[in-house]
Amino acid sequence: MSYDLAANFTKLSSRMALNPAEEKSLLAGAMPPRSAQKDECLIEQDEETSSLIVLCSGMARAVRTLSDGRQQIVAVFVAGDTLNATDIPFLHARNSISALTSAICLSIPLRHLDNLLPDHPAIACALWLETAARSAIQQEWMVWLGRRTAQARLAHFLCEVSYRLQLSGLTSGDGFEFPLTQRELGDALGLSPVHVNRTLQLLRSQGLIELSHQRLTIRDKKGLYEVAEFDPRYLDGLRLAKRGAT
Amino acid sequence: MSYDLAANFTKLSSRMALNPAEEKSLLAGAMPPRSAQKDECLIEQDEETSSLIVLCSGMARAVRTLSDGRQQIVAVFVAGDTLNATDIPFLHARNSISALTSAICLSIPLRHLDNLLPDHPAIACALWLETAARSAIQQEWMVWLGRRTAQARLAHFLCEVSYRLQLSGLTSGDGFEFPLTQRELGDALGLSPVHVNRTLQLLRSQGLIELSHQRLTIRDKKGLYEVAEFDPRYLDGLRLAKRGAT
DNA sequence: CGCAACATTGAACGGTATCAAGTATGGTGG
DNA sequence: CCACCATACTTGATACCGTTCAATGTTGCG
Repeated sequence: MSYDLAANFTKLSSRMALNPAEEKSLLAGAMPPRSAQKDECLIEQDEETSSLIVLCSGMARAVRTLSDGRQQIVAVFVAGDTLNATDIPFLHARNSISALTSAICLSIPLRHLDNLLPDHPAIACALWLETAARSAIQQEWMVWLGRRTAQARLAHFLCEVSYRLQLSGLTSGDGFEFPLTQRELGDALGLSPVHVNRTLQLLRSQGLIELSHQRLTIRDKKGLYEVAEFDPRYLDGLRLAKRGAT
Repeated sequence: MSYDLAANFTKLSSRMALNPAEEKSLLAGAMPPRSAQKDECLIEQDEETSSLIVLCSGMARAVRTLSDGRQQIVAVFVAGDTLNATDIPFLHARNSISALTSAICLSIPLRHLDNLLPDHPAIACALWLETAARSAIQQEWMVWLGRRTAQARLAHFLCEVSYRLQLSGLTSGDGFEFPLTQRELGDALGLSPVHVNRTLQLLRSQGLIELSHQRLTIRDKKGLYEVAEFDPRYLDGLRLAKRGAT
């Protein structure tokens, strides 16, 4: 599986606020990239965390399965995201992460990371930043899960994913691949698949979006942002923040 | 306001996985402790982050206010918690944090932190850990906000708060101060105050808890854990994880 | 072609919100 | 010490958003 590691490296460094030297030493210890099929499990629940895993291409989701079989998606990842920066300070993965599309990811063994950290505080800061970025997204999710209608939730989720793909430079023009089924959308939004369907139709009938065949087009960005009360500042931090050892 | 800083220091170090030397240099730059009244604002929304703030005693909450005036509590803090480790990598606080009880907190200016980080990677790791711990809690909240009934949400919230107070060594025996009103509970759980009231009565009638006059007693811990499907492992990481530069 | 997963639609049910009133409780000033 | 007020808590009736169940249509894949 040939894959342009160099291109990926620079993406990593810009996301993680590392300078080229740090980036190089971090990636020196990486395992060969792994490619995964759609729905393939990238990290098992309760599995011991043995390496830092970065998603190089594709999308992924973290899922929590309840005792009655229902599921809640607690995170969605796009290319460039770190999958488990949040889990590493703990000893075990707290939920399983699986691919939403075919995907490629890179593993950096913790052994290597542990060697690096004492001499490269910027790497610790970068991982801290990744974790903080994830936390900011989670806060937003908590707000709409707790307090907003199905329509606003769905709209906000679509805004967020589209914005993040844009930040990663992955959206070409006005439409992009959107691999979640309505059932999966429901699992992310805390809604039933049936209601997701109806809510999607509502957004469509308002001329805000088009979605079919795994392809999403945002027809009226301003209108959608309004329905969602979407304020992307919580995502811009990903670019702006470059604190620590720069 | 005399306050035993020494005692607080050791608490900090045990929580943040720092050795005594690092702890000392971190706290060397701290401002004099600030004490705040109940409901006093500790961090304003959109305020520029200028220091790391640690809650030394009391409890606090992070609130997000929606355009229609409704609120969602996105975090609850107990003594020993870092209030804004999550915000620091960003430039601004993303929500306001106010005291739930009278409280004391300690500010460590970012200027000082920036000086320290290059030479003390363990401090960056500790802040990363704090952020990861908060993220783990948020994941749990997302699961019950999205997928669980009012009863399970409420039970889980009570379990979490009680468990965290216990970890901090703050619960004396079988009852403890619980400063949230039913309205505030609703703002945390995504429920109306009226429904919180009815759900509380349900838990009371099952002999699981007693709650009145800001004092909570867990009568049947096992039963409450069951209703909540509470698995405290996501909080134990706070003690166990001591990765990096130890 | 046929099957399985996904999407759509309708009807009935239920958990939670909302509205509205009434009851403690605690603090304050006279 | 009491009257008063504000805040919190409690209770009932009704409405609504979203769920569940069930059926049908659609798409894509082996």
